Amino acid sequence: MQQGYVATSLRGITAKAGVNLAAVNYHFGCKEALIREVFERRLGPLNAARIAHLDKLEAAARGRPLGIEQIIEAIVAPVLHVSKEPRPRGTISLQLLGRAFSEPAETLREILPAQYREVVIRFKQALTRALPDMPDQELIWRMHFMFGTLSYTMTGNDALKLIATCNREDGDDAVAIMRRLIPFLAAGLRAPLPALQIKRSLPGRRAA
Amino acid sequence: MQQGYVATSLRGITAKAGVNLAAVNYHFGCKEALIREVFERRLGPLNAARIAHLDKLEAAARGRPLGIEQIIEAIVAPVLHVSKEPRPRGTISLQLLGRAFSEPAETLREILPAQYREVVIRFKQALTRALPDMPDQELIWRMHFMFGTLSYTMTGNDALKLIATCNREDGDDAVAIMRRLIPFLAAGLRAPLPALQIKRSLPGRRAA
DNA sequence: CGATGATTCAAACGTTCGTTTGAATCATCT
DNA sequence: AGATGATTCAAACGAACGTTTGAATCATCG
Repeated sequence: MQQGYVATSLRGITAKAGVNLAAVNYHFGCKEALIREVFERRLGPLNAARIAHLDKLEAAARGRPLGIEQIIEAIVAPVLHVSKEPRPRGTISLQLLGRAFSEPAETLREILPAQYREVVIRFKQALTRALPDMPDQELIWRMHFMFGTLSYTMTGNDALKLIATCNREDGDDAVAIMRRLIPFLAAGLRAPLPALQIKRSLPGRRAA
Repeated sequence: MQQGYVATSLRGITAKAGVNLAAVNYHFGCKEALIREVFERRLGPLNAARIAHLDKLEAAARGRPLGIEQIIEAIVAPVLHVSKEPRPRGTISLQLLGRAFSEPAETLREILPAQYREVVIRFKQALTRALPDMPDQELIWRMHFMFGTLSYTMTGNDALKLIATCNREDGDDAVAIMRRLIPFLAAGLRAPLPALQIKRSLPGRRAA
């Protein structure tokens, strides 16, 4: 996944794994089924942990809305757990999951919605309760922005890293990154609503 | 670019363009040089427009710091100009530029830093002046988050779109999306600093 | 017009890919 | 030990890729 789905050959995988080339087709059927299993194995526990985290928060809140930071942390904290796996598996797993969203391969486009469905529904509910004045459309877009930032950050594909004037110190510490990410996202979610959009030449019928 | 660099064959490109397969190698030398030219042709004007926009703002400000929203708009507005090109070129160009950051192909990793260098430097300067109390490290990360959100949004690879409960109305209108994006990013940039990170078991020498 | 250089074209080259095959090897059980 | 089913392996297959080639076509100009 450091090179994307199509550019990663089964020959490379099997060689690195120390197994025979034909093993993939014997055990998984085809390359597509292999990557599907990889994602289910990585994404399944991750999203399950997110939902479990949210369950615990909501149980503790006893019907009261959760705080924005709490909700975001329920999404982010399980990622940190993955990142702590022994090198380089942790880092690469993050890249895998982060790139999944922008991976053009058609295969992934079928896997991801199924894997993320419950997570998105649950977090949208929680955020709707935490931000009762936010229009639904606006919230959905802000969730979209939030997922984008998170997925992009996980890829580690740092646009600024390669530029000389922007040298960082603690680039590798996932915990530090996430600690910076949460306030950023929370403020974004809480941002004042954008200026009233003018539906040009469309008469009336504007949402309250 | 709807399918990524490696998955896009020269045969597909030349067939769609109505030219001979060998034309690519004749005129560009190789596939890599072709994509390089595509990016320079798309990214060059876009980033030039961003810098020009910033120039104009700074000239008008006469030495006073710019507003956060102004700075963000200087990054975002030129994107809208691209999106307005006739269908489907506008949409696809955005996907191309958005995916560039997460594209695993090694080739792009050499092109992008050169193309974005000046933009990043200039905007970091402007943001530093607009947010004088923000530590340098923090600002760099927030710029990172900002670029991530923008690039992810441009890909149109909507993680939420495919989920039934999250149907949107105005998904295609790039202007509306950007109008939502700016307050989100501005609030993120202005967010209160994250809690003091505890450098565990490392004695003293903490930045002011 | 006819020569010259640039461009286009169909065909082929050498690689690499995912997958298949059939024999060899291993594990398990009577 | 010997039979049986699961797994491994080296080898090959057909397809698709980027690139090269050499002839055909085009444009330009003395």
